[in-house]
Amino acid sequence: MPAKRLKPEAARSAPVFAALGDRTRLRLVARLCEDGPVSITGLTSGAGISRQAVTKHLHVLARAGLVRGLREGRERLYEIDPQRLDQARQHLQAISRQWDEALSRLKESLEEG
Amino acid sequence: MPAKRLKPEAARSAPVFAALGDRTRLRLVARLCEDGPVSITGLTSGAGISRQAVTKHLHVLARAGLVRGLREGRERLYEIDPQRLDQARQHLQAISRQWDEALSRLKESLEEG
DNA sequence: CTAATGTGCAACCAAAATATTGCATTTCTA
DNA sequence: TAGAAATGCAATATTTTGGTTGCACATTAG
Repeated sequence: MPAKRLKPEAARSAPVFAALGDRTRLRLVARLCEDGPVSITGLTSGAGISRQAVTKHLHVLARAGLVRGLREGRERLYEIDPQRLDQARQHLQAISRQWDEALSRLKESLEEG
Repeated sequence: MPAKRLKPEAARSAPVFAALGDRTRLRLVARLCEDGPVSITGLTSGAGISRQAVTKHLHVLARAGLVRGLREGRERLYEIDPQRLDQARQHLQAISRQWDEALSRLKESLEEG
């Protein structure tokens, strides 16, 4: 039973990992996970960068499918969209599993040889 | 029971996600998972980019702690170092869990209110 | 020994990412 | 209604990233 190819999957997951590959964005995600929907201004406080920079990071996260922004009066509230996050997690899990299988095969062949 | 802060963890995981956030590097990781230790030239074949570009990608992965390279004669063999991969997976899992908890709390407060 | 093979290092380049500032627009509040 | 608050859009500057090429060096094969 040959290992399943995961190259097409990889191509889809790369943008998600890229979106998570920035400490500011990772903190934004963490904050949204903890506090639920937060406005841009709210997310800016304590971020150490300008509101515009935060907005751009939120756009990156949104394009990766990790968050979504909803207009509420004069402010825009951002919240987590957990689906892609879960996909990425599953992808990492698949890689880990594949690595474990490869290791097992190596072990077997060593025992046989 | 307050949710654990995951901001320091986030800072450590960001470089790992950044390293995984490129389709070429993700394919390299996949290949190393499948085929075990492979030389730079071996990894270059079929990558569609120059050997030097592949080398740079491998350096990025190595600095993130995801792979390591061992000199073997005149070639350098790269292999997966699964620890960081697993850490990253656990971090994603923690984020997911935290999000689930936040959702539960929201649900409760809605039922109470 | 000579030539081919596999790397490493450095310079260089174009494109993308990160962040800033300034200004316009919409919405709430006193 | 006037002003404050929250956001959106655009231009710009700086740094990082992904890629190339050329050359030097080490190692293996004939």
